[in-house]
Amino acid sequence: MELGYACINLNLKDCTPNRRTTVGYLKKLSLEGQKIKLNTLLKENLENTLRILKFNKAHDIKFYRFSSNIVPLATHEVSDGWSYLDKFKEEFLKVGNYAKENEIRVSMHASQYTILNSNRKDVVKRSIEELEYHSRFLLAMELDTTTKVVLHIGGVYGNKDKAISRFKKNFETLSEDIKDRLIIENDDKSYTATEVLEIAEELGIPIVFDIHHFNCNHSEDENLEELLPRVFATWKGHGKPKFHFSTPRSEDDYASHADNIDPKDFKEFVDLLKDTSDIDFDVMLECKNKDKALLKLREDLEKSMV
DNA sequence: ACCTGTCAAGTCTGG
DNA sequence: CCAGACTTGACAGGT
Repeated sequence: MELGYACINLNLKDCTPNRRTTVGYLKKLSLEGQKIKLNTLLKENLENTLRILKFNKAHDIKFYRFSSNIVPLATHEVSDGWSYLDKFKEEFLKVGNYAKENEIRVSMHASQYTILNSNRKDVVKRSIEELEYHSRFLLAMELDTTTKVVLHIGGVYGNKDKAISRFKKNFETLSEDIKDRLIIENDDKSYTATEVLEIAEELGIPIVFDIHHFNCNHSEDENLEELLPRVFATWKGHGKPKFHFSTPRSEDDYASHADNIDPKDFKEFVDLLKDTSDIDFDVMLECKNKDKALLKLREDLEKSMV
């Protein structure tokens, strides 16, 4: 079992892979100035991403989520005509190769604004464009389709059945590459694990099971003993199964992520996964302290073994 | 060096 | 119909 963290590294100084700019600022610049600004940010984000991978290698961290903001304003109209994939071909490849050579499994997560099942055509169109950006990004790194992209199902719009149908229908319009990469996650408010599982099974794609979201949002008749074997089954042929784990911030603010991971709850969940299946898996930790929380959890677990 | 208002994006709730 | 919450780090400009 391997632990992973998302995007930001707190141990490394001046190493954000998320440098960005605003449309308002860009529009004050000449066309040439805009290009320079975007190129500078992308170059730095790729360099910092590589630094983070090197940190991961040095600390034996084998699982990491790339930021979706490495390419600033990637699908915004201000970036139309900016051929960054050609310009930074080598840099993209360098990052992808480093991950592969050092057996660091990477993934991505489309943002909360990527909503494939929206009842608005323009939102669906932009969401498809955003997903295809993730695909082009990973293809530029020459990472195969076991490098996954996480997506939530989206909104409900007062009719969940229709919203789910729209999700499935719009999924079919995606390119083969992103279809092979997409994994769908149960969320904390709208779509339960059972609902996401049904979609995943029908589309033949994996579900990334989030235990914290399950605790926030589940129906009475759902139980882990029945769900987890089905979760593992969706991963057949898709690489190592991936799970999300986070500790609630507090009783009053249950849905938010805490700074660190509670080792006792974590161990309990992992033991349950190990009881469910012999298949090895990855766990993405979602918490404020990122890599620091991962290293702390590892220490806590080792201590408890003694 | 530090502080503050602002930022591409969607959905949902409550007034 | 509209404002604010959600969640939230980082930028740009000002002090």
